[in-house]
Amino acid sequence: MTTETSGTAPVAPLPDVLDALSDPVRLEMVRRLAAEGGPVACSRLYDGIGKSTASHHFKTLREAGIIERSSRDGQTFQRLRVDEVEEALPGVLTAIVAAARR
Amino acid sequence: MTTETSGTAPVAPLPDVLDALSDPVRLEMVRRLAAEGGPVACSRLYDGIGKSTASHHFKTLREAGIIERSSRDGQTFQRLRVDEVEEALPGVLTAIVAAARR
DNA sequence: GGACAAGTTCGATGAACATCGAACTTATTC
DNA sequence: GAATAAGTTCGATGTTCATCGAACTTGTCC
Repeated sequence: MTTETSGTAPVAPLPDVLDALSDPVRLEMVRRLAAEGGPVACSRLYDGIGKSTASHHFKTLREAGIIERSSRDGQTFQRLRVDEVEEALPGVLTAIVAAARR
Repeated sequence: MTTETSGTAPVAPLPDVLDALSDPVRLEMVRRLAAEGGPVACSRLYDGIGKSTASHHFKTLREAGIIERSSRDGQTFQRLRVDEVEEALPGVLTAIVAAARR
């Protein structure tokens, strides 16, 4: 078995979700994840910041229940938890991602 | 003429709007404004914080282009700029307010 | 095993911000 | 005009947080 998914956190309350998405770096990460539609390698989700900073932002998004981490063949992937967030906060993620596209 | 409306600011970029809405105090203000559907007196939009703090939050929301201030008969009112925000960021405010209702 | 690559964790640092109280402004009321 | 009420502005304070570099972990490749 080469795929491992970490334990998932519940989707956080609305203010925490909005706070997680209000940072431009994290919003861009989420935008790219939504555009891809599936798990994406970490390094393809950011530019212009250090690895440690990116890792911090992943953690913030994960603790808000917005993304999920998985490992495969030694690489780390992030996946947008579209269904879970939509169920907890209907329309919110969809509208924000759509607005972020332009 | 007893009604005076201040100059309006354009709706801010998405990250700034989300940041403005990510604070629980401000989110509650916006939720109450949306529930009323029209201008509401300042003092009816918050509880448990001082006047100066509330004024600070109004300023933040105003600078994000989310609300608008008006005066009438010596009282100050705040109004949610639903149409303007919807045009700039379709669906965002609507979904957030709906999610905040529960 | 040694070298390398990819992420995470840890401290430190500097900036942003939520909150308060006090002073000021403006309008109403007696 | 004095007093009151409603908001705003101004400093000050303490906390949170985005960022970095360095050290550590894990897995791959020669």
